[in-house]
Amino acid sequence: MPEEKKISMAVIRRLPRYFRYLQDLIKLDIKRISSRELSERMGITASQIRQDLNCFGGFGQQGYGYNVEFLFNEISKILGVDKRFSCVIIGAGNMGTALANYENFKKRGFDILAVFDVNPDKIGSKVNGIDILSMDSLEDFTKNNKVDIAMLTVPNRYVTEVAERVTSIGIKGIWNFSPLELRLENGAVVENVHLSDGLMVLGYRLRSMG
Amino acid sequence: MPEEKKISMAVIRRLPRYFRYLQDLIKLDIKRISSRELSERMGITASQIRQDLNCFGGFGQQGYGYNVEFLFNEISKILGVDKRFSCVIIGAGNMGTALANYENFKKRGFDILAVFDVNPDKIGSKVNGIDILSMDSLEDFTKNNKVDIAMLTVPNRYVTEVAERVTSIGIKGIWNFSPLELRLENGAVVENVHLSDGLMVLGYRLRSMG
DNA sequence: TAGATTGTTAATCGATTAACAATC
DNA sequence: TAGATTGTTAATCGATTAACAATC
Repeated sequence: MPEEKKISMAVIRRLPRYFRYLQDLIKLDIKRISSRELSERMGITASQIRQDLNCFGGFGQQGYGYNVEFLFNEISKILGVDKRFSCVIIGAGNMGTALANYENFKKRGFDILAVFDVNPDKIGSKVNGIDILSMDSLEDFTKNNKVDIAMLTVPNRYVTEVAERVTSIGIKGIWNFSPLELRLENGAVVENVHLSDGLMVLGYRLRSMG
Repeated sequence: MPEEKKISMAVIRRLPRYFRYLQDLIKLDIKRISSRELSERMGITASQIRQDLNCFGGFGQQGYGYNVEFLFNEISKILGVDKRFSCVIIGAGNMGTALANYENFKKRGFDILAVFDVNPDKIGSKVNGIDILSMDSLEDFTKNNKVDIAMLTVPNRYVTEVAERVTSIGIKGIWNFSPLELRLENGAVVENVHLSDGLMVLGYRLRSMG
């Protein structure tokens, strides 16, 4: 097998940004773009753009630049937007409900199959057309449906327990909305959100602005 | 005036993490901690911890380590958690409602004064005890209440317009939940959230895990 | 005092930027 | 062909890690 060059997380985390900007360019009906033009729009250097894109292959053409649609499709492929991921939301509170209602996920390849909760008042009803099921039925559900990602919006004190339960039944990806930092040893991939961290940084920047 | 050493954003963005870990230590009734112990808990190097903390002053003591409560208080001060910020939420949709219901903000110094929306069915009602007011009354409201931060959870197509409106009436901080990247020239500070970026990175990591 | 651990300087590492030959 | 712009190598910059003298 060919030796894959290791791509740094710094590059990976910029990909969704390229994705968004290219999407905008398509909407604006712009067919091609040079690294310099794109750099002006995005506020990063042209050098970085060329360096980043070349981690994955030569997507451009000398003297021409990049074909917007082609580049968009390539980045989509890298990000896996052309693949479908099956997701469940654990916790039908405010955040869980907001996520269930967020239409963008489906467009990006993330299908929400069900929402799970422990509250009998919620179980049996729907959010945005998606069933709210009992936590008791989680194991059965995953037996019949391959689930890739669990979005955790449960109260802090249950996060560790739910994360372990979810990974033990084979779910490999966790999107964690609690301020608790999950570290799992069983090979699962975790992305922590930490909403209020951003808010605190905003607070710091506001105060240091003077 | 004394020359302030410039503190890098990389350091600033780690502060909320220290804040969270120290809060946990206080809950666990741990009185002191060395950089080595903390490094094991947080999964970063002891060297980095000492380097980070020394950007702001000598918070530790040779041979002893750091007093947890003192360190927590110092970091809180740096982050401005001891100061109050007045916030408004623009958009009473699912995300706006979720934010209005999130109790942690108040604990961190962020008070939500009001929620604004254009929907007549929502105007006049409350979320989590907070009034939902008409967007028409935004200017009047800010005349009578000093507002530091606007949390924007409006549909994409309105974001730019609302951001300009909000900054023109003197609000200096914007917490933007739309995928659109705001860049403002009028000296306002923006933190963009870009929820689905994190989800896409999760997708990438899942696929490249094999 | 001896041991521990910080604060801080120096070394290393990785990421960003600059430069330019290749080539469309 | 001449001009433009990439792909890629080399230089720079900044952030992380290592080391150790200072000191509690």
